[in-house]
Amino acid sequence: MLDLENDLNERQLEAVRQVDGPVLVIAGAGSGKTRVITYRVAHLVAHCGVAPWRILAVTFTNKAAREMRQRIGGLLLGRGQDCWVATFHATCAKLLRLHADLARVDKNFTIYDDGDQKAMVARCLKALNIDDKKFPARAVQSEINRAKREFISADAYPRDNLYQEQIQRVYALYEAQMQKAAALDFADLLFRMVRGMQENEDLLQAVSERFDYILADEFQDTNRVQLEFIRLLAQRHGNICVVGDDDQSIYSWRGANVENILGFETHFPSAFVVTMDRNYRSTSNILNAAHGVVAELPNRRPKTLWTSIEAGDPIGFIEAEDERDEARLVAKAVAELRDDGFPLNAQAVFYRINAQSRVFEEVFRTMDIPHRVVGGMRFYERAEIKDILSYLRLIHNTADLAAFLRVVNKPARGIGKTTVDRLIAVAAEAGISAFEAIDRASGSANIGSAGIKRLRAFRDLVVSWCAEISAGPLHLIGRILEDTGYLEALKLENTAEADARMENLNELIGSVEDFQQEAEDPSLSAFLELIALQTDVDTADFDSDAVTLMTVHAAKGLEFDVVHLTGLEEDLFPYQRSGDSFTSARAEEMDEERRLCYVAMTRARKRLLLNCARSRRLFGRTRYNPVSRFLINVPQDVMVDLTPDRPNIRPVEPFGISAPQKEPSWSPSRDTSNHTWVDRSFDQSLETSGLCPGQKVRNAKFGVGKVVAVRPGPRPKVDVMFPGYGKKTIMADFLEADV
DNA sequence: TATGATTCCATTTTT
DNA sequence: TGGAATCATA
Repeated sequence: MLDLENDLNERQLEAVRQVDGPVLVIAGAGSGKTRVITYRVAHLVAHCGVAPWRILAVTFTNKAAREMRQRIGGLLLGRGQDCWVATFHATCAKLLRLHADLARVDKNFTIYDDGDQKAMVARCLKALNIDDKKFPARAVQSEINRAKREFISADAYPRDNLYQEQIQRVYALYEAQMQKAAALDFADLLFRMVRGMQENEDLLQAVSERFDYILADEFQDTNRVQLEFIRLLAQRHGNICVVGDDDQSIYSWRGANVENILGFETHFPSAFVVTMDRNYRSTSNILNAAHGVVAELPNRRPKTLWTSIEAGDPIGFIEAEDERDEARLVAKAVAELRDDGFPLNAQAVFYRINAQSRVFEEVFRTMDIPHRVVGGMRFYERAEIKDILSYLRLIHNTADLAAFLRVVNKPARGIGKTTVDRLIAVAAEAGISAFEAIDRASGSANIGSAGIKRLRAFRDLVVSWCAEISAGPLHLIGRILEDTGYLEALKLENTAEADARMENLNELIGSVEDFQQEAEDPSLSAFLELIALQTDVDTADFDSDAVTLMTVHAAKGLEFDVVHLTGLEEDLFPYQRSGDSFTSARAEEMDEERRLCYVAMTRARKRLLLNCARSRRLFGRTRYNPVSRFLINVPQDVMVDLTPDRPNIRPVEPFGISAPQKEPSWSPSRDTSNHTWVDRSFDQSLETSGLCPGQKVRNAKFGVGKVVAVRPGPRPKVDVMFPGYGKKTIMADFLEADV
């Protein structure tokens, strides 16, 4: 089962066996990163006598945590279930609850998601009479989050100018409101944990005593607070192992600090560093192409990925007329590659921004190519799901203002905006929650008697559910749907949309059933915690027979046999917001775009197709941008121009995805009238007459081979058998008779 | 209080 | 271009 020597290469082995002290594993794309982490944990438990619960492995996503846990479980045959494998946020949430007193947080805190947070900020802006044109809630929100990432509390927030003064006021009120709602936002989970450990020796001790070995995945994505968190956890014993790849750092805009990995040795001076540069995923052509892009970076840990996989097919380049044409050509390539033995679920289409997806969806739909778009509306963000969850949150913590506001008039029960506003005013005056204020409201007049009556009915409803809290979340959801008439209202609507909503509610109920059966603690609060941190539903199945469409960011960590990378034009990829330019101050942004491109390319196992368009309609404007600088960085000798109807301008070999007999009859915009070079291709057809089966020919890339068949046409191609490469279809232009 | 008109804006996204 | 968010109106 656990055979280190057999299952790991030398570098991986080093990384796994260096058990004590700080270890930095630079894990190049496709070099077996997860394997190292999971084997390391298994090794600690199986061979070093470490108790599983003394090990903490932190990840960024739930998905990564789940996979890791599964693989560790597989290696240890079930033992290892007791390891802490969780996201940074889930880890902190759990530790905060376990040590709520020391950390000075409410034990029953509610976790506010992004939307809740934004709404709270918006209310604060309004309460302070701050112009939300000058201070958009979204911007203030991200400023507060930035501050929390950098350990700046509301009190400590600078007030050097008017702008900061206003932000500070909002920040302070926001914190007060959050306190009152017994809520923590995502940033708080880390900030409160880390600040608590910094300021409170007892908390630091209590928490760090739990673990003897710390591991962190995707270390290049960590921010300052996260670095500090693991540093504090490891300071007692120094056993910290981080794994990551500086070349894949693509989240600096979210606070990730590449310096964490680039300067690891300054944070942990005695660190043992292993660089894993053997790639097990891609052909060497793909690695060469990707390396061409990333080699330009100024600050990186130098490494060149290598592989023992064959060179493989060249990288395809296709230049389309416009974005529609691009989508059609991609669709055509997808279909041909499918016939060539790459099923749809082995292929993916990547784009830089979501706005590009629409054309692909349209074209794929009209061409009847099954596809799935990753990254649309998320399950837990759907209105009906948020409604029901808000009811549950309110039951769990009646002070939860975001939840209260969401459901107090849902479904409509005649509690209008003014009534709610006045109720909140009463609450603010009395220093109590809005929910509690319902009791006081009657005395404080200015709320209409009808409003009071309805509010009380609402309160009674919630109170009656609270009495049944121990019956569990499933029961409560049933009561909510029934007692509020929520389900009834949906049924009456009798529209397709309402049906879809009920379907979603059923799915929610299904997941609650699973939860109650499987969780060791099936309580409402445990359920809410899970949901709050489980923002994605991993129903994204990559198994069904469909092409995957997604942004490059979403592709990180995945791999596909075939990758179609699209929109490779300046200003789109690398992306540049209209207006500003990549000045030296923005050089890091340019670097990040470059790494992003690298990430995209290294997702491909066997074939990589690079697409761009001469013109592109985006945001209502047509742009004519030159091809991406990243395309120019791809070494010419691994690339082939596959643009239809064009004589090759590049000295490279085609491969068989655009055989002449499959000319795009469905593609009106590819009408020859646009293409001035068509006449020349007619001449070329005459030139092939010199070739016939059996003849020996020479090609720059594959060397000498024997002609198997000649396919005449406007762009004649020849099937040639090359020793060592097999049969290749090549344009006649790129062959010469061998003497 | 719900709906339609209007305006504004425009990466990437996890927790 | 299109969507979301805000505003105006019945």
